[in-house]
Amino acid sequence: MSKKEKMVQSITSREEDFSRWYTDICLQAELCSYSSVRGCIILRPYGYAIWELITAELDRRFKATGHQNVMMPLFIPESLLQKEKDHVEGFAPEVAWVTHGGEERLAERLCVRPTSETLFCDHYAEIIESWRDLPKLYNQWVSVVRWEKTTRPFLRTREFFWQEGHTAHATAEEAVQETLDMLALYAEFFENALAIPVLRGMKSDSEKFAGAVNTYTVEAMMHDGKALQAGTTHYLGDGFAKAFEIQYTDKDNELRYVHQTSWGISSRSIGGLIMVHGDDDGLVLPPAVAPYQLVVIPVAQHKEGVLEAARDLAGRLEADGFRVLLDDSDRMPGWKFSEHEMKGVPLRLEIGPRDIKEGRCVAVTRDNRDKREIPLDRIQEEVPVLLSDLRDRMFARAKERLESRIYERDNWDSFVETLAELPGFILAGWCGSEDCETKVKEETTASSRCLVQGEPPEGMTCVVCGKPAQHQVYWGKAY
RNA sequence: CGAGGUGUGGCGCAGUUGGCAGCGCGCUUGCUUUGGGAGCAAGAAGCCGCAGGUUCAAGUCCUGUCACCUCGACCA
Repeated sequence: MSKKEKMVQSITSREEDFSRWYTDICLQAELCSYSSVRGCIILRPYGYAIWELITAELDRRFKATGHQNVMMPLFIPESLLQKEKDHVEGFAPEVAWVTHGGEERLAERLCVRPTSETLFCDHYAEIIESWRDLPKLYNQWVSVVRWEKTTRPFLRTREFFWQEGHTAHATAEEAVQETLDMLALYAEFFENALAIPVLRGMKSDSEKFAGAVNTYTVEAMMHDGKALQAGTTHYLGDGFAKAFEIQYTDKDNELRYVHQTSWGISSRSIGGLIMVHGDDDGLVLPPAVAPYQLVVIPVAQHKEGVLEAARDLAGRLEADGFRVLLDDSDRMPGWKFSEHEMKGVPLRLEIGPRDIKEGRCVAVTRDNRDKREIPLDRIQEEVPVLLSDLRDRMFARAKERLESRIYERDNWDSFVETLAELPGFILAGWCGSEDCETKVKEETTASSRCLVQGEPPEGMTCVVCGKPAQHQVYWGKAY
C-alpha cells in the first residue's frame, strides 16, 4: 500500500472526500476529460464504450417494445419553444440561443434543444391525421444543451447525451400505460443491466417535468446516501396536443387530440454506475456494460509459450462472445492488475508459466477480489457463471445498502435529525401541500424524490404539519 | 448566483528577504526484469492562467481579469 501510494497517484478514498473520489475515477479511469468549454466533457474511448453499451442495452429494449428511432433538428425556433406555456417557463432560464448565421442576425433566434417535445409535437401535428396513424412510438439518441451554472462530469454537464422517447396515443389510458410501461422498462434496465436497484414512483407537482401532467421516476441511491434521478417518464396529457394542434379523426369520425408521453435516460447514468458500484480502488462495472468483461494478463510473458497460451485463452473466450482484452503490453503484471481494477474490468484471468504447467489459469473477480484457479478446459463454462454471479452480488450489495438506508420517520424533529445525521432516504407521510414540501427543502436541503404508488397506510400523518397524509413519500438529498 | 479555495513541464507539488525555474511520478530510448504498480543509464518536455503596473530585475509585490475545484441555491 505504501509502495503503491509512492508509485502512483492513487484515487482519493470515498471516506476522505467523496466528490474528489468521484472526479478522480472519471479522470483516472479515462472515462472523460474536461474540455475547453466549461461544463462540457470529452467522452474518451473507455467512457464512450460504456455509453455505447448502455445505448445498445436500452435501444434493444425500445425496439422490442415497438419503438422507432428518428432524428430531430438540433435547433428549435423561439416561437415553437413558446407554444406550451409551462414548458417554456421551465426551460427558458437554461437554454442556449443561436442569434447569428455567419455575420447576419437571424430574423428569429433559435435555441439549442434542451429537450425536444416541441419539435416532436410540431412534426406530429403534420403527420398524424387518423386513428390509423396512432400510436406513434418515436425515440431519438442525441445530445441536448442546458446552460447549467455548476457542473460535474456526467452528473451535470451543459451538453449531455441521452435518449428521449416521444409518443402520441389515441387515448389517455393508452398514454398513461405507455408512461408506466417505460418506467418499468427503465427499472428493469437499471436493475439487470447496471445492477443498480431503484425506487420507482411519481414526482410531486413541484418536481415534475415542465409541461407534464405526471412525471414518474426511478431513483437510485449513491454510495454517500444521496439520490440520483436516474430516469423519468412523463405523461403529458393533451396539453401539448392542444398547443400544437395535434388532432386525429377517430373511428366515429370525431376530431380528437392525441395524448402524449416523453421519457429519457441520460449519460448521467454513468455517474450512477460510478457512485453505486465504485470503491476506493476505482470503478466496478457490471458485465453488461463493461467495455471489457474480462482481461487476460500473461505473467512472465517473455517466457516460452506464455503469450501463446494467453492468446489462445483470450481467443476462445472472444469466440464465445465475451468482450476480452489481452493485455500484452510491457508493463509489470502488478501494474496491469491495478490498472484494470481501476477501470472496473469485472474479471481478470492471469496466466503464467506455473499455470500453464498445471493446465489452469487464475481468475479474480473485481468486486470481491476472490481468487480461484480454473482448469483451462473448463474456463469457457466457468466465465459466464463468474460474470453472472458477479452481477448478482453487485446488485444484492447495492440493494441491501439502499434498503438499510431507508428510515421511516413520523415526526418533524426526528425527520430533520435523521436527514442531518444519516446518509440515505426517509420514508414519511406528506399532506400534499406545497408549503410543507418547501419547508423540507429550505430547512433540510432534501427534496421529495418520489411518491409511493397507492394510498398511504391507515393513520399516517404528514411529517411536516401532522395533518392526515395524502401520500407516502421518499425524501432525500439529491445530485 | 452566494461562500471558500487553487492556478508553476502531461499529473502531483516546492519555490525563502524580488536575483540562472526545481523535485517526484509519468513520457522517450537502451539493457536487465515480469505471480500486486520493476532496476540502472541516457534523454525530451515550462509563453510560471491572462492583461496591465511597480522595479535595474517579478513565479514572487500591486491592480484587474479569466479558468478550474469544493460547499450552498437551481436543475437530469
